[in-house]
Amino acid sequence: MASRQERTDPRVVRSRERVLEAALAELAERGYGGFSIDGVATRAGVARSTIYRLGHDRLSLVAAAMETLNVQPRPEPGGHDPRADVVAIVSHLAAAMQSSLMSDCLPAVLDGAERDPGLRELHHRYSTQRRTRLVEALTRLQESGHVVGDPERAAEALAGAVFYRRLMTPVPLRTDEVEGLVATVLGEAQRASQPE
Amino acid sequence: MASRQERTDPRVVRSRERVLEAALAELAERGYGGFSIDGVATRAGVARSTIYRLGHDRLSLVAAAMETLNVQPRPEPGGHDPRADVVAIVSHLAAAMQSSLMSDCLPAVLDGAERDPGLRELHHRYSTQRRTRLVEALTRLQESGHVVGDPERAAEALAGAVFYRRLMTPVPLRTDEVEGLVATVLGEAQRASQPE
Amino acid sequence: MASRQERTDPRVVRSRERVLEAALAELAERGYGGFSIDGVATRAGVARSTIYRLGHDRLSLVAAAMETLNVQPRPEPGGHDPRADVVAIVSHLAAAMQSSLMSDCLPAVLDGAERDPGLRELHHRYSTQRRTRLVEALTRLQESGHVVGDPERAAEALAGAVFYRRLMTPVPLRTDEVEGLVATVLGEAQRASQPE
Amino acid sequence: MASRQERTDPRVVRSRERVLEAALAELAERGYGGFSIDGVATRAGVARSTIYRLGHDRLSLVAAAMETLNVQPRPEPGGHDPRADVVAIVSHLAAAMQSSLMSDCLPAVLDGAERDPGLRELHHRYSTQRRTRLVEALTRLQESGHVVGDPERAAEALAGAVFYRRLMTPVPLRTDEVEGLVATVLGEAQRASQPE
DNA sequence: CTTTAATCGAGACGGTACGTCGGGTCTTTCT
DNA sequence: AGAAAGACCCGACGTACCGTCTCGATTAAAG
Repeated sequence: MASRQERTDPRVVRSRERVLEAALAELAERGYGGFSIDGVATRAGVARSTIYRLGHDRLSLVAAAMETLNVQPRPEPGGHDPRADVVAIVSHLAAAMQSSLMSDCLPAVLDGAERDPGLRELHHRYSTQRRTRLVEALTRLQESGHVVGDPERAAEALAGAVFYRRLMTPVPLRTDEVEGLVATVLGEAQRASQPE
Repeated sequence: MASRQERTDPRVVRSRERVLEAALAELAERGYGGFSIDGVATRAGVARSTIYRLGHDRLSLVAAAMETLNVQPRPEPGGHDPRADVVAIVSHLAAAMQSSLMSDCLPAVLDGAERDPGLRELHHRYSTQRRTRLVEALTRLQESGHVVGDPERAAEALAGAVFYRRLMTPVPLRTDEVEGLVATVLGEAQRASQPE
Repeated sequence: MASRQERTDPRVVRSRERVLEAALAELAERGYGGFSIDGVATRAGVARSTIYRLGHDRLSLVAAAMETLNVQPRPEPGGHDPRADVVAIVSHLAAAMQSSLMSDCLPAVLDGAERDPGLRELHHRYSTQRRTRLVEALTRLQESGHVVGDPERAAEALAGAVFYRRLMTPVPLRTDEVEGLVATVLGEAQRASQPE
Repeated sequence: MASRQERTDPRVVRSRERVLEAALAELAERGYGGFSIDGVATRAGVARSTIYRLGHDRLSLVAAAMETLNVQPRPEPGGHDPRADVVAIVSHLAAAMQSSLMSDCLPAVLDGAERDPGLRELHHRYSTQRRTRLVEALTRLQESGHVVGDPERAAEALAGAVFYRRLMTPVPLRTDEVEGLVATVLGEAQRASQPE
């Protein structure tokens, strides 16, 4: 009999979902410092006490929201053309920076990582996960004979450029600028600007 | 004549200095969201009313602190070797990221720029100023025959890599890693790793 | 039906009581001008916001404290001997002037009544209530054949003497001086001091 | 030679006068608690620092103002008719209560006397001085054969009634009510109400 | 007159209190 | 039992004064 199988009150499930959603929205809109349980409760249409009973406090809510952000979109970059993979990955990142929950939450996450060790650990782990795929593609590219230099440095340069545009300039990197970026960092400039 | 020289009460000068210092420390330690006038006043050893009398409110204080951060270190990169200039600029940035007020305040500044339009404008302006020197060096490098690709993209990649390491990884870029970064982004990898 | 009986949170009741008590103490000790919400909150061991949530501001708190002072002690002076009633009332007032919250608050109340129209109205109303009982007793005394003169004037003289001693001299009227006062004001001096 | 005779800067004299005047007005209008150096300075058209240089602080200014109030109007009540003297003294007091600086300052003085021992001593001394003349007149009246009872009590009742009307009722004792008051307290009621 | 010194106005500064807002915790009541 | 409501404490906000103090500028007195 499957009767004693840890039944959860459907109200709890509903509350949990709405709270997580609201937490993400709050993080995006108010930032780490401005993030408040009260704000989340209001957004979720839920009483503050409900959130506390779910076992959350401020930090755990932020952490939960950050984990929600870390959904890897598709782990299948393994095409036959490593360079196209690199462009695809950078393009994907650039697209995310232009408009997405992740982009909206980015400054908040950076700030949170700066203030709290737990969030920092989380943030660095997820960043490494994301970067790894790019490093792998660059390594494959190098192994296919392309001049890449240090793949780690190249990955940091490519991803860094995308984040730089998001964080330090008014306009994030457009998807159509990705090709030029990759060409520049991979030292293919002569081909791009002097095709003759 | 310069006789009417608008003397300022020395007490005001002293207060202004201490408040600005304290504001920077507060910004670094508490972030944009946690930044409080009370905290600044306590840190500065000054009454809250003094801060308000100086014409500050929360935002203007943050802005003033940010302006303090924007002291250009040395405007004389005009050496004879453009590539050395590039390395010098990136190294300087990398060093700053390893330990400095600017590094400490960076997440707070990014967060502030995200929340407030005024701070955003300031932040982007200063970023542009800093980036411009790098772009110029890269352009000179290109004009001297070096393969650079798009100097704008290259600058974003170089600076971006440094910021990326500061913000997304546990360890900022070390100064001795700069040479490798520059070589990678400038497509000199074959020369560096394959001196053949 | 008494079913919908508007229950009040016991915490609110407790807060209200402590705040009122503290307000009285503050009024007695600091006076109307020195009366501060901060002081009341500290005295009551309550947060300032709690006081504001109870609907109070500075003036309404003072007013509430004054109303607390206006508890009529016992409305049963209707003895068979009007003169004894007069002595009782005056004695009661004299006793209150020697030591009581009302005595301690008196200067503050007078000052408050002078500065604020609302407090003035309150103060005069309560004074009238208290005086009325004395006037009635004097009137009964007059109707019983005693020479009283104008009962209004006599009441003002009797009460006035008690207040005068409290406010203008170092020593309030002692209870054993009341008999002499009443005798003097009621023109019984010859009987009291020259009993034939 | 009268040269070394402690000449005072005329500016100081002028300041001193204006400050004292202003202090009285401030006391009357704002009360003891609301009395502020700043208010006095503004009223006097003088800088705050000027007041402090004159050696004043808050209390000494209030005290100085109170002393100014204590000018005995005329020490010559010694007529041939003691009862007329009594009426004159009480009338004078009643008139003062209706409109005068002293009346305006009364609540402030009472409050000040309650808060500060120095002011209290001053206040009681001046009150005694004023009351003494009334007691003397009543004693003369008693010696002339009139039934007075205890002259001390009678004086307190008469003066008390006047103060009572000023402090506890909306309308001070009118001058034409003085005769009735004196008649009542002196037990002459039968003459007043039953002249037959 | 001119020098010198006291006096003044102006206002910076550290405080304290204001009334408001909002956050996190905890209790009470309802469903 | 779970959820909603909301009372409570805490602390920051920006404002308004207050009493103290330090400044230059003004003005009286002495040479």
